Amino acid sequence: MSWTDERISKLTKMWESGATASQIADELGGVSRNAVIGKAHRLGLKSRPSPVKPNETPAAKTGKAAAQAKLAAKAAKPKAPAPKVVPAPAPRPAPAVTGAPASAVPSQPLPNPTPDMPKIVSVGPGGFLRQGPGDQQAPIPPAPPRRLVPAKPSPEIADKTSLLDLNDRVCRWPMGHPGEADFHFCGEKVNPGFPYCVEHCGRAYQAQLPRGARRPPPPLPFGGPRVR
DNA sequence: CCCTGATTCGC
DNA sequence: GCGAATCAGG
Repeated sequence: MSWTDERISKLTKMWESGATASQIADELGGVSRNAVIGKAHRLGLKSRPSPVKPNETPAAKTGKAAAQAKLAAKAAKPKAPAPKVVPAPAPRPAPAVTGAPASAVPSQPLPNPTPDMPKIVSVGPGGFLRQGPGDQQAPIPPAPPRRLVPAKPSPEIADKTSLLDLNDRVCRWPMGHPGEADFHFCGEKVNPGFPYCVEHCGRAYQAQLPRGARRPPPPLPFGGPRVR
């Protein structure tokens, strides 16, 4: 498969709305999870809560250095029995501090102690940003000139009834599977007194038939094997 | 072991 | 540019 505009677009949207690389991969089909990640990075979509440490910059690494050496060794295995490897490539030039102490940073009168901290923000299934209680909002002095609009979470679930849209009047029948980018709920007007619309009440509630006259139950919204 | 994303590197 | 292989954390 090739990366057509449509596929790239879908990848981008799903990635930005928080779908995992695996979900994106099998949603697109014909590509592996790695392909999706690779493409995402090439598109500049990078940076998402990654398991791997953003560890040290250079040098002072045992594990990674070993891993890299391993790769390098594997790559250069066929030849080069063991050329003179320079073990210490002089990692750090050692910051030659002359007179000014490095701790003093005079040219920063900012009262804000955390100017550009990485600030961990997780993305919910719908693409909304989760915030901790402590970080209501970054101290943004310039007041937004325009009024805030309820920000559509993502194009994937636009016009769909999300979990947050559920109330006593709309049908709660799940459409699709939880975790999928377009998972949503039926959202039809409910059959009064029931949590589902008329159609889905028919699926949720089966008339109790006499023994022996039972019909095989219809597929449940959950529990059944995922069909693709 | 399963999952996750990041990175590397041969193609 | 692509993606398998590999790594590392959860």
